[in-house]
Amino acid sequence: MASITEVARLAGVSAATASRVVSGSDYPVSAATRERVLEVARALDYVPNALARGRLKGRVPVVAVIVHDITDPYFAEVVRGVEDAASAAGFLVITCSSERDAERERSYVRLLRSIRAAAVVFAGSGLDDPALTEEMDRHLAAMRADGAAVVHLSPHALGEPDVGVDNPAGIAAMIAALVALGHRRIAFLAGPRSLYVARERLAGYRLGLEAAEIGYDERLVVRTSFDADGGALGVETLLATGVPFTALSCANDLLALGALGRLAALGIAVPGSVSVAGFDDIPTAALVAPGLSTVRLPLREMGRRGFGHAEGILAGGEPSPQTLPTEVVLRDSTGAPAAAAAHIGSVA
Amino acid sequence: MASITEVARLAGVSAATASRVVSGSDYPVSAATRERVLEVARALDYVPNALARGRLKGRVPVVAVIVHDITDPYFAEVVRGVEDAASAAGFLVITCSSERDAERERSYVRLLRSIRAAAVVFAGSGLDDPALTEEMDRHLAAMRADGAAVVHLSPHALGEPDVGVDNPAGIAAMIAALVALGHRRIAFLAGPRSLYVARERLAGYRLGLEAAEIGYDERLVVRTSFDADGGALGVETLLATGVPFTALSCANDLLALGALGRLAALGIAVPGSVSVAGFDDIPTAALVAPGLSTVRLPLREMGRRGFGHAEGILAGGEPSPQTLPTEVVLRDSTGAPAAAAAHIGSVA
DNA sequence: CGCAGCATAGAGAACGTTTGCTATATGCTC
DNA sequence: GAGCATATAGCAAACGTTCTCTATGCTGCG
Repeated sequence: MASITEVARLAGVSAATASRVVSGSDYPVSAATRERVLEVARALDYVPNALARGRLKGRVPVVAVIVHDITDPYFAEVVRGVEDAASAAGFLVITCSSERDAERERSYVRLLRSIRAAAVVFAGSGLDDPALTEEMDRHLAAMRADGAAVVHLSPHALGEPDVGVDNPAGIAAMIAALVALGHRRIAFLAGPRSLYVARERLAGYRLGLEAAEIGYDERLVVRTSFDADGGALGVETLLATGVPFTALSCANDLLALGALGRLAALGIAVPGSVSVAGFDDIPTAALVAPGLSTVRLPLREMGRRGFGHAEGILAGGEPSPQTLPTEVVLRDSTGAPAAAAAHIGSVA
Repeated sequence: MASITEVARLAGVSAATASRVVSGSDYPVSAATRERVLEVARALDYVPNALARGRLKGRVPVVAVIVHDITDPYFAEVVRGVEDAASAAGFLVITCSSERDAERERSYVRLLRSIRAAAVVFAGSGLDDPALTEEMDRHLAAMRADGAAVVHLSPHALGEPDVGVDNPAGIAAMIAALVALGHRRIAFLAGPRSLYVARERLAGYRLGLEAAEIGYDERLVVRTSFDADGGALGVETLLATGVPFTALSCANDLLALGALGRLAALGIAVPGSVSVAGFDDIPTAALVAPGLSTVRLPLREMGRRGFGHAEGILAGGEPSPQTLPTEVVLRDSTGAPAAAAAHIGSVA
């Protein structure tokens, strides 16, 4: 592996001069010398050692994204957005699937600190867990002290996201859309209680209800895990309680997809007997039949801007927080409530 | 940020000794000294500088996965598998979405070489493009010369995968399953011509046909892009040519999902009028209605073993190639061909 | 009791790059 | 023509860690 010293030697210049040429420094180097160095570098297939460079600068051009699970399409999209922006800037992207496990997250942050990653983007929502929060806070402070940028794309214990969306308003807009279709009895799959983003979405549900002057009925809200299994379980719970509803709003698309699957298995027509709505607009939402009505989040753009935010911090700035717009997307899983068999709660 | 020197100073030992303690070297250090160093390291929140360490060793504990698109569930699963194994071994995972673009791939490999990544796992299939192949070959040789491990999980221009599956046998098994259901006219969505993996799967289709003594009909094979759009387009093409078929086998799940969507939109019943089968068994396959019959690939396990293979190479060994088993999974998108309206080709 | 050998610790070099400072040459101004 | 500014190049230090020697003191055996 050719080093700068070797390039310099073959070009008949000092290492300093060779470095100034290949690193794109603005230090003046005569055109002739520059050309000679460049030629040798090309011939030797010289690739600068980012480790050596990084040791001097204190960090390496690498940005990490902490996700709950890269296999979740939501996070895959965000990571892709970060990657698009990062690779354009010459940065590499490290993905860390934390599984919402504190120990895993801790060990990732340690590894990230050890390789001096330039930035860490937290894509997922924080967990309301005082012990974890306190420890994470320490680590984050340490990273910032190391000169790394820390960016949040979701609400977390320490505050609002740097780049995010208005979750309550998004869900409220979907509730409004369902109300506009004629629904009054709207159930909600809320996800886990401890996840900040799930809380915000539940708040949006209540907001939407209030706006439509519909009373909040605790029995129509089911808390489960934030995935397809949770959606299936949620449908069953709802059906078991026997409280009638004509629409089912879900705190994310995975829940809605799981609900759709269980409803199909039970022979309950969508949107004939019940309308179903998701949140996020992951690619799969458009692929299933019936197409899932949902709220589109600019996931990839969030990733891109998340990286942009990190770049801003790295450049010494203090970029201001951004809230990106959401949009209700009505597909085939929602419709007007059926006049007759309106209450699938009683179907079960 | 505390350095080993500082830890050593505070512990009253030399940097060498401190290093031996914190790096887990097998060099003998007395218990008392060891304890003292450890305590100071803890107190100072010392995190070893992987950059400095990496410069000495020539590489940093980072493994890269080159995928076509992290947003494709197939690749997300593989990456997750690599990540699980890698993080257990103290490695970080870099994901690179190449978009099958030669220029992007080239720039990724360069970046990866510059940070001295320990291993590169190519998750996606190679493209049959002589120019690209020649250049990639050079880069790979350079990486190997740098001491990095290079692992392939799919067939590529330079040979067979290090860890992979028997694609032809997998597709052939699905064809056999369709034949067992009573199908004789089986169409095939083959994906792009230039992708090695797509070629193998097409070969599997022919193999399956031969085994059942069914003649190959060129008109039943459609080549499109390897995604959901390609599936929708494939259905249209097939319908337009008017050649009758009762089952549709697809070279991957995304194609099948796209086909399912288009068929639903056209009001063609699945599996009533036509059976549809995918390949890969991405998580979404189980989520859609009707559930997609497909061939399960141990995607995550491939990722895990891919990392294991890289570790083997890094350890100086020559791990032998592995072929992982596939399994036909019959869900609701396949059934016996309808007696009457058996030929949906004529429906159009 | 003396010496070999072992257990443990430290000194110093090396890795590749950047950068502040110094050195040299060139040309311009007065 | 002398002095000075400018353009260009080189020297050397520094970053944090590991590793190879070398050194020291102690144990145990003859």
